[in-house]
Amino acid sequence: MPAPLSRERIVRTAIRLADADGLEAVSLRKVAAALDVGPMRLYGYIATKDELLDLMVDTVHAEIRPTGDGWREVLRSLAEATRQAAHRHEWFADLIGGRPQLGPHTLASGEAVVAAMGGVALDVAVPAIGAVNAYVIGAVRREITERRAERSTGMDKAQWQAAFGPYLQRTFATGRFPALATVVRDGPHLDPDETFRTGLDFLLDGIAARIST
Amino acid sequence: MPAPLSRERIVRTAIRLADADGLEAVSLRKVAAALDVGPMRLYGYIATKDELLDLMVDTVHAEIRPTGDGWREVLRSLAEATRQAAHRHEWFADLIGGRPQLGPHTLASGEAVVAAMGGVALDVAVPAIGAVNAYVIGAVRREITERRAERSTGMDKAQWQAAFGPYLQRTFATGRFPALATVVRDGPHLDPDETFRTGLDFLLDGIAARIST
DNA sequence: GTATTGGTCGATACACCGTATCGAGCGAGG
DNA sequence: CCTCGCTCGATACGGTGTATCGACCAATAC
Repeated sequence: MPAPLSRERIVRTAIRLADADGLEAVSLRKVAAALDVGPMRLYGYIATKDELLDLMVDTVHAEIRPTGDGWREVLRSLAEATRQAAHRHEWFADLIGGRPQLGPHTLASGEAVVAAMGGVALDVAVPAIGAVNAYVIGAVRREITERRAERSTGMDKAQWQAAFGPYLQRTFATGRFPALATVVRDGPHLDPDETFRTGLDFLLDGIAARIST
Repeated sequence: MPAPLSRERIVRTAIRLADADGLEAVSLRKVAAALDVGPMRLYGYIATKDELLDLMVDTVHAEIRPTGDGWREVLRSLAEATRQAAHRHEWFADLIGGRPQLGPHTLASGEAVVAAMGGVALDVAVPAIGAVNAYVIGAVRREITERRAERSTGMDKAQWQAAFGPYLQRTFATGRFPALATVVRDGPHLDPDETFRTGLDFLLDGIAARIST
């Protein structure tokens, strides 16, 4: 018995499994096995698997804190920190936004953001924070989804095009999507960093207009 | 035998089940049972359950089409239509952004948006569409999540506060979240429609600034 | 010191899931 | 009419989350 069981140890183990092999590798049986314990032991510390997932999400929120001065830098750093957390824990992208989050670390993160917003009036600050959070949730989800798709069809972009190329080529060849075809051919090819930052800048610019007025 | 089995009939049935009882009510066994068929029959039409979910998502995308003139109205209507679709199919919020979407209806929706963006240069139009999509994904997820939370703890807001009030009151009473407490007390209380529209306007304003310049 | 009781803990069991397998049943060819 | 071959779906497998309840052990009563 290396250490007494605890909520925290259970959650840490579950996160380790999820980091290594994805969310579907997190089952109560596997977590229990990794802790050298019978599955039902866990129910002394957590009520349900959903609660474990909530705890995992809240734990990751401990890694997310805004930094910098001024509302704009605060919101940008919040967004960037969330994105980085999702890079460290890809399963985070699957869970984020999917359940109400009232855990201590999540609340602490919200507290830090609100506090750091400085003198911005609440009627603008609250919707602004909400909008940034919404954007980040969607952007991170899409980015992680794309990353996984690329990884699953071989490792690099060449193989990806080889795998989906035929299908896309065929559907584009039908001529039903001329505008999309143009985008693929002539459109900008931004890397994920740029894509994320560009969208975030749109949003922050729009918020800035509402604040300075 | 009322009608021959088909991909479309299977997907429609799955959507009906999901609309009625949520995503967890969609199992291959239940879909098959609703069609008066053995579970394995479905594998003649779909390869895997994930493919069925992808088909469900693509089918909903058929309900999402941009309308109106000018890039701003196009993007706003796209966002609003997506939100409405998620209201009709709450499970859509669980799936959106979670898998690569290359189905015909999804592509058609993308085609319509790109085509309707009019003269906007691709270097702005593409990131703008991406940003709006990201925002919508996150905003819709959060909205549906909240709606479910309220519904699960009794039907109305009073009961919700009664259920979570004690916990929140207690954690706010610790004084660890003074800024959040202020928000709850003095902050704006927007309804979901306003919240969605406000965030979307931030984003569209930011895009407008980049376009007109 | 021993008998009894109370409570805790975890092995077992249940209902359900996605899907691989393979034997039964049937249509076609000789 | 028989036989072959193929298709299709019942059965089965390995997994899931979690309810149940019997075994075990510590503490109490005599």
